[in-house]
Amino acid sequence: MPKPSDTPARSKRAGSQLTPDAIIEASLRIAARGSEDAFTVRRLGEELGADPTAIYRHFRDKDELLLSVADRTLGEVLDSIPEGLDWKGRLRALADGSLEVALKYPVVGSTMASRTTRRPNEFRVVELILGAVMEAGLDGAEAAVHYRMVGDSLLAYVGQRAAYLLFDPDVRAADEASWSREYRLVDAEGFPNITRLSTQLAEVTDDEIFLARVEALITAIEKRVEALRTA
Amino acid sequence: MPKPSDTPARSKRAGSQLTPDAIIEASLRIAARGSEDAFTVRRLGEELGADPTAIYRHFRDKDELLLSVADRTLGEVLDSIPEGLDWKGRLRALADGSLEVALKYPVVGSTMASRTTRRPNEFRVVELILGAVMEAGLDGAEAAVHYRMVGDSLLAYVGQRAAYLLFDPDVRAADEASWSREYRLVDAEGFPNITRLSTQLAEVTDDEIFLARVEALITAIEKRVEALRTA
DNA sequence: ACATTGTTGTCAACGGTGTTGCGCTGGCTC
DNA sequence: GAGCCAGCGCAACACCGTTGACAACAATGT
Repeated sequence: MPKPSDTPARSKRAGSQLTPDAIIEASLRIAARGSEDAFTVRRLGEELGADPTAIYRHFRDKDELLLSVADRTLGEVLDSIPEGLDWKGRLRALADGSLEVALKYPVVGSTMASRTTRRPNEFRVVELILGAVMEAGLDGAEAAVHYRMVGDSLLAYVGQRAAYLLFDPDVRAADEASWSREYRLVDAEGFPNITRLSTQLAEVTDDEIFLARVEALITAIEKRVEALRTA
Repeated sequence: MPKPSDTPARSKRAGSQLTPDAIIEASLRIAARGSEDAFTVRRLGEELGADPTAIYRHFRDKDELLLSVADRTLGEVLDSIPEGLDWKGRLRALADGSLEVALKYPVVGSTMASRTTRRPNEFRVVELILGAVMEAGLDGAEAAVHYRMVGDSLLAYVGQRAAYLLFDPDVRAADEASWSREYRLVDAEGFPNITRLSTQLAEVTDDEIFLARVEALITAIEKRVEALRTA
């Protein structure tokens, strides 16, 4: 919108007002309902008690709204990170917070997995990750590429988990059961490894996997620092 | 424009012209056109010279078709992996091949990022990764969780890259330019790290990042093996 | 040889999506 | 008081995946 028209003292009309903030909060309410309530423009209008198309007076399109909503949730993540942690602790807190928020608002987490919001809170996240990898001992191009590794990976991880939450419950059930069904019935000669580990494969939890992925990022940074130091 | 020329109750062909394979191959042809040509049922019908809904005689719904198409592309990936590599080489080859195929058929790579096909070629991939982590020195639950780490991560990586390719070119351009624009103009005091590394951030390439992510997985496996050996 | 049944493609249509153009209205400025 | 105009409702558009009824054929049973 070309005209933000702030000046809260003057304040625009009272009553049933439709502001960007109100729209974002209604979006979050819908997003929090996960796969039980699709995040559509019409549903959003219903939630706001307004005509669905009124939203287009405040956001160019649904994508821009989604970016704003995503930045809001990024703020939630940042606020959940305590002070005084070392770089590993900050990265772990960022990962945990991101996952938590992405699972809370699945539609946001999944659609933003390969996006860049270029909004205030994203800058703060970038600054946080950069600070962490620099505290770890990287700098210059090394720090830049490792930041991107961490940032993109985290986004992809939580996006993947969030997207999974949006599937129809039956699709999800079929996916989960596959480790106990299809993978137990594979040809033992053609797939000896699967056969041998079928029980363990069915027992792996999402949280274990997430933890392993996050620790892999930290380990990679540590190893790079060490390689540079001994070089 | 979406109207094919002829076909008014004429041109009745010989036998069953439409086979699952033909539909899958037509799907791949459309998918290979990336963001220039949306992968819709109607477009698929056009590509096949048949009524769009004829597809439903061979696949329950679009999702099942997509799973079959995905399994076909997984086959392409597997066939591209040479024999005789050690476990690191096999994982690298799998990663490179997956990325290549996902970028070739973006719509497939992006929609499958958080799915499980439970089809033949997926079993082969699982077997391959499991073999790699076991050759590295892991077993049992350790092997299972590290397989999931590798499998899920690779899927998320290539899915992220593929999804990016599906955006409108202008959205993509805005994203790419952000490192040279918005991130150069941030407040230097509030964001010292971004300010300091803005040049390097703009110069990081996608391939560098992907390489770092893949090597991080390998490093994580190595470190785990070492930790278990010295314990 | 005929009737029956099952398969496969066509067609029209349904309910859903994001989005736009038009008209009205109520609070603002002059 | 007169006008402006942003904010909103309404109807409609284009497109999506999918379904049900029907027609044309192939295969089969008798």
